[in-house]
Formats: sequence, structure tokens, C-alpha cells
Amino acid sequence: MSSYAMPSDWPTDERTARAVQDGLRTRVVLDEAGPPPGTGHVTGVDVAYDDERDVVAAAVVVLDAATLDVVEEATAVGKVAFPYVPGLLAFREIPTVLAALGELRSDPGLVVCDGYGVAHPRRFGLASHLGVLTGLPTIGVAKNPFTFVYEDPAAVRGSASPLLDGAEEVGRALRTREGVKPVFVSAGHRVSLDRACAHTLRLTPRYRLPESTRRADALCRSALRAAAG
DNA sequence: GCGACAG
DNA sequence: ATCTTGTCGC
Repeated sequence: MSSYAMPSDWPTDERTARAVQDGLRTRVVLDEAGPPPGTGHVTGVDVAYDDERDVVAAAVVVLDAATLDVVEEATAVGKVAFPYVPGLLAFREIPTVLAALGELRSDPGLVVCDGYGVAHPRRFGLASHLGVLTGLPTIGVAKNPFTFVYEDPAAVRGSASPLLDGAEEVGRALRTREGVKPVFVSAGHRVSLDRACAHTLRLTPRYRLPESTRRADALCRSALRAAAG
């Protein structure tokens, strides 16, 4: 039995999905600093699809936050439950992610999502949604700026600039590798933006993307091939 | 109405 | 996300 239960009223249409986001957004907690970087566990989450066969595979990889060594891995396969609609990504990814999380024996610690948290049209992206449903601290690290505006950060690793939705800073463009395109970090649930960035830098000692998501990405792809392709 | 648009 | 070879560079 999974300890992370999916709501029984999972929406199947866009209208209802947006209403669900509006109903849950008030539960997002943003006044907690979150776990100190380099302590406990950090868990990467990612999902791969085979829309041709209507199959989706999710992977969660738990890392030791201090060493980045793999502590535990888990995967789950399911049917695609929602189409990709910008702003509604969570409804496509979360069902299978919850199933994979439910297979873990370890405490996930901080969950790092491939996408956004509060940097979202209704301030309730994938990372925030997953955080509210599980109660776990979460952050979002995306590869693209979505609809937000930002100034290119300085070339040196560690530089950052605000990711803006109008005048509001909803996240940060963070340079994780010298001279390489930045990643886009946002708080998800129970973690501050400053700390989300600090975690992201600790997770990127060598590559642009966090080790957690790189590991989860490789794992969900192989899980998908094993299940379908 | 048209274009943009996390993964 | 996914379709896809070679190629430039550290």
C-alpha cells in the first residue's frame, strides 16, 4: 500500500484541473526555510512517455545529500492520465510519481522536480502540487523559462537573476555551469527560494542539471523501454 | 483572434 | 516530452 495516496477525484479535463489547482494552492507553505543543504536525503523525480502506446514511466532516486551517492531507487509504470497542457503538467506526471514514491522505504527528504513550483500562472506548478499532496519539502528545477522573463545571469557558476512574472520574483535563473545556459529554480513547498538555489548548486558539482534529476531521467527512460519500447 | 507555452 | 548522426570541444 502506498503511503502517498492520489486523490480519488483526479481531473480528466482542463476546466476541472484548473479548479483543483485553485483549491489546493492555498495549502502551499512558503514560510519554512526547508532542510539544510547537504544533510539528509535528496530525491530526484522524473517521468518519461510513450504517447504512441499510452504508457508513462516514473522514477525516483534517493541520494545522500552530502555525498550524492544513490541510497535507493524506485520506478512505476502506468497509463497516460492527462495530455500535456502548459500549466497543467502536474496532472500528467503526478499519478505515476506518487506510485513510485510509494515504493520507497527511505525517507525522500527534499524532493527535486523537473519543472516548476510556484513559478506558475496560478502559483501551483508540479513541485508545489507534489509537495502539498505528500507533505514533503519540494523544489522545482526547470530547463526552460516557460513564460517568465529574466536577465541572463553573469557567466560565473553560482550567479543568479530573478525570474519574473511582471514585477514578482517567482523563481530564479541560476547558473550552475560557467558559461552554460542557466536552470530555472523555484520553491515548491516548505522550502525557501534561497535554499532551493543553494540545494541546486550542491547538486550540480559537474553538470548543468542536478544529479538527482539526471539519475531519475536515466532511470525512467530505461523503465519505459522495459515496459514498452 | 493569434502566438507562446514546464515536460 | 520525443524524433535522431555526426561532430566540435575539453
